[in-house]
Amino acid sequence: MADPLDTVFAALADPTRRAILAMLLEDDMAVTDVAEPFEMSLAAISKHLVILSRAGLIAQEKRGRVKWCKLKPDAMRAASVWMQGFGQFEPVNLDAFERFLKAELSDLPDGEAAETG
Amino acid sequence: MADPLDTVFAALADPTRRAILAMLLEDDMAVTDVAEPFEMSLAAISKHLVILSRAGLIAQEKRGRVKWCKLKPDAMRAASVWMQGFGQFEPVNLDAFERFLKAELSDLPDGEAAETG
DNA sequence: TGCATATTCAACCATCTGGTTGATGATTAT
DNA sequence: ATAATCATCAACCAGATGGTTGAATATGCA
Repeated sequence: MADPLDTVFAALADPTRRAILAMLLEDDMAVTDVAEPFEMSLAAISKHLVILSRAGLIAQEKRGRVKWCKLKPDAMRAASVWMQGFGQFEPVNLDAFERFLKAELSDLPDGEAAETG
Repeated sequence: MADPLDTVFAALADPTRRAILAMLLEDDMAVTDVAEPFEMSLAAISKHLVILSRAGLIAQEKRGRVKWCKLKPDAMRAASVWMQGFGQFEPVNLDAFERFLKAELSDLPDGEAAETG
C-alpha cells in the first residue's frame, strides 16, 4: 500500500468510516462520541479512526485524556482529482451532493442525523 | 456491501485496477491485452475485471471469443459527488490531473505508458 | 490515595482479498 | 477434425480486514 490513493480509497470503501467522516463534517468529536451512534465496540471504532488517520482523512489530537478527531478534507483532493479525469463531472452539483449526503447520514445506526433534514 | 459507494471505492483502492482504468481511458481493450503489461496471471486480471464490472466502472461485451472491456466513467459520479462535499476542490484542475494521471501511468509494470509523456 | 473515564493494546476469530495453478468451455483457424 | 486461442472456473493459499473481548495505560477527580 505505497500509493496514497490506495489508502484513501480503501478508507472510503467502508460505510462505517464514511459515516464517521460525515459526522466530523458537522463538528470535531471525541472518540467516545464518534462511537456512540454505532452498534459496535469502542475498540472497533478506534481502529477505524486509525485507518482514517493513516489515510490522512482525519487528524487526532489528544488533549487531556480525550482524543479529538477532526476532518482533514484535503486528503481527498488527490483522489478527487484522479477521478475527475474519467469524466467531466459537473463542477460540484450541490443538489446531488445533498441528496447523497442525506442518504449517507440516514444510514447511521440510530438515525440521529435524520433530524437535520 | 449494499451501498454502491462501497463497491466503487473498494474497486478503486487497488493499484492494478486503477492502472487498468487508466489504460481503458485510451481505448477499449480485450482481456488478454489488458493483462499483457502486468506481471500476473490472466486469471488474476480476469478477477480484477469482474470487480470493476460489478462496481459498474467498466462494461464487458463478448464478441466472438474476445471479451472487450470499455470504461463506464459515469459510475464514478456518485463517489465523486460524495467526495465533493468534503471540500471545495477547484472544479477540475486539469494541470493537477495530468500530473496525477502521468504518475499513475508510469506505475505500470513495464512502463509502456511513459512513452506518451 | 483511590476510583472513574477515555482510549488503546493484545489476542483471537471468521471472512474477504488477491494471487496461484490446472482444468474447462467456447470460438477461430488450419 | 484437430489444434490453437480467449477467457473463466475451481480449488487452494497467505495475508489483510473488521469485528470481538479482556487487560492495560493514561488522565482527571474526590
